[in-house]
Amino acid sequence: MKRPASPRRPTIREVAARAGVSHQTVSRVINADGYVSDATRAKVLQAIGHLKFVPNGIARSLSSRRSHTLGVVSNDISDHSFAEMAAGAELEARRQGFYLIIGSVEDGSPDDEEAYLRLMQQRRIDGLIVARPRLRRSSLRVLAAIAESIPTVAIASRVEALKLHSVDIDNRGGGRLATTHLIENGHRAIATITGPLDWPSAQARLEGTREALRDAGVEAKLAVASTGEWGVEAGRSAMAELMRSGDRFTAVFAQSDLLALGAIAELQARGLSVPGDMSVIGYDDIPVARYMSPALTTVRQPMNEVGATAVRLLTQELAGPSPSGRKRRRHQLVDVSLVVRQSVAGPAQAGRSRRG
Amino acid sequence: MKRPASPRRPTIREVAARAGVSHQTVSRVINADGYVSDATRAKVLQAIGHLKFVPNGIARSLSSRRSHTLGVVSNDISDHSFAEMAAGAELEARRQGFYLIIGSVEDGSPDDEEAYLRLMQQRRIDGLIVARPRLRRSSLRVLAAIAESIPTVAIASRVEALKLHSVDIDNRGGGRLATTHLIENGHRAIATITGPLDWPSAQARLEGTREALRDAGVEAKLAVASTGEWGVEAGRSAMAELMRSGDRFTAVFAQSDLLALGAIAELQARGLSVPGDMSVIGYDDIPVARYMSPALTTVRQPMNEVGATAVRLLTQELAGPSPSGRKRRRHQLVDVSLVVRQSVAGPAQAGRSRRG
DNA sequence: GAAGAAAATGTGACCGGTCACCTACCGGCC
DNA sequence: GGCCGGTAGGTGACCGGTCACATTTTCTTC
Repeated sequence: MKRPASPRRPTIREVAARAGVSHQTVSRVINADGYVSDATRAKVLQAIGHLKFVPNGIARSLSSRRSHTLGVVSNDISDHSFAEMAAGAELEARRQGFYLIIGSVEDGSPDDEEAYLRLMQQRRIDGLIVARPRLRRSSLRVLAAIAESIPTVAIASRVEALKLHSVDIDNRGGGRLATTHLIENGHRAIATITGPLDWPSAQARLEGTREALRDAGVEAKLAVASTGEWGVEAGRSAMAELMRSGDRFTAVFAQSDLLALGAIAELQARGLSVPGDMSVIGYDDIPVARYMSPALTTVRQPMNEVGATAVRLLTQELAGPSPSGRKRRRHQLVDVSLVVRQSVAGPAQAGRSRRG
Repeated sequence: MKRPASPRRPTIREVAARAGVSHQTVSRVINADGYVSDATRAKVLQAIGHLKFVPNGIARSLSSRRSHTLGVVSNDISDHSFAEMAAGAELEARRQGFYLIIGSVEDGSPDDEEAYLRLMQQRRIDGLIVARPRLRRSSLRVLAAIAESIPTVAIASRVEALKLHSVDIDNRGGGRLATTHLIENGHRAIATITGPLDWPSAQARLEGTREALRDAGVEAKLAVASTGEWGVEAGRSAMAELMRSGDRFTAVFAQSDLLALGAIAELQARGLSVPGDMSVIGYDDIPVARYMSPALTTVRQPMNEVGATAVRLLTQELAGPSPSGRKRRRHQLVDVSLVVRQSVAGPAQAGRSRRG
């Protein structure tokens, strides 16, 4: 732990000495706060320029007890949805003068989750965003400790036990939207491929699907295949399973675009055309969705909006110490929208429906 | 700037008081450094547990003059390559006990570049990674100032002016690899769709392509179409342009998978089959590449390895004060590999080749 | 022209750790 | 017995800012 050899950076006091003022005046200048005459300001600025002074953010944080940093503990940001969320959060954070420390936890090394939380606790972040659909038990007590002292927002995570703010996609609405679109296209026998059901979002989308079918008031059948992952392979094998099951259906709602991609691959491999023989609707609107063949009809969820909202929730609480003293936890749902492309059509002619 | 209302966290001195030792002893315990008897350690640990003490990383950094933070200023991490790079860097950083502050600069708001650099300067990062293929002029002086005092690595960026370390994909080798694969499949008239030529990587891949053709010693023609972006739309219109040009060719090397996707879309829209009528090879190996139809033959570049290498370069320099005093800048190239799938075949029969 | 408010600036403590240095005890060896 | 080295622990300064408060100067106002 030897000191770095590089020449020490100038401090506020050295600037002060050079400008012939007190260190406090320099502080006033760099923070543009308090009374400073134009002449003095000019002198100080000149000294700053000459010494190439850059204020030390660390000292600042220590003294002001504000790190101006928000922590994000998220699922692996190789997943496009989470990457978008992080990007949205970052943009909004910067707009508000905050920095983000992003901890991206891979499925492979779940210990990182707790490690990141502890880390952020040490770094004295001003606020925390948790985007972990499957939060670990063991992390819960650390999270609780953090949430006790700083504002915390949960994204797409099930942490009712802790009284956190939360932001989420309206997954139930999304499930309903997708399903309704299929119904409106005339489908009465529908299959759905869900994501892992221990993800709140998968569960909620499935509920939305059920609701839509019920609300439609039509006699409609639902075949459900659940997966352990959201990826293409899972979609493919789920589709294969549905075909094997003998259930009859004319449209498939896959709860992610990747699942849809896998489903379509499986269908096409069996010589079925989409949407000619089978309609497919996805969820996420990943960038390539519009370039798939057929171009994928899907549900777009503005994940960057989710991230931005979470940041806003935090900064609001940080700015105003919750007016009138009450500290209510807030829940926000972000709306989704339907993106109609080419993968959904009317049901195949009766004669062409296949079985087994 | 009022103090946060939440109860102050306990400090090292309070722990010391409770354990009946000096603050320095507590410091020794939490850093597992120096001599502490087992009995004392136990007392201290108990006090820590009781007070829920968490060391203040900020105070630590200020005092030790080490932030244990590396900064990354990168292109927008919605771009999968950069996201992977960031993920690789992060993993390696954590492994070495460093944290990452990632600044993702969108094309839309290029001012962020400089803003991030300044920010990191303030935060006293221990090392910097710059992954900006198109670095702005105006950022250069800030970057120079930073690089003067802390280790800095450039990724895929052209900053010869500054004497930085660098890590990069072997783009020239990648271009050669892709092109050679086409040649080995019998193609003699090849087209390439490059990315924006002000990206060093696009330039280098093109050079690799030219080299491969030259080295093959065969009479081979190259048609070049350059784009302003790496996306699907650009690929599509570049392909259209190539078709219009009247040049004849039997294979296309697109410098990104998205460009390839667009090219294939355009070909298929014109009723041509890939690889039946035209072979296409991409670059990047994005996740969906293997699920495209046809599954895309492409060049895989281990971007996470690039990120990890950059971090290693930094931490090495931070650990050892460059043995024997000399501070040589280091350049590392990361190898790429060919991923053979279904989008490349032999050249179409002469009779089927089309023109104009 | 006196008094008070506003403007401009200075002083020293403090944030919560680490660093450098000091003291004290113990055992071994000459 | 004296000296040495290893072990265990303490003391106060310091990192580079901000905070609270004191002080001086300038401007209003009556």
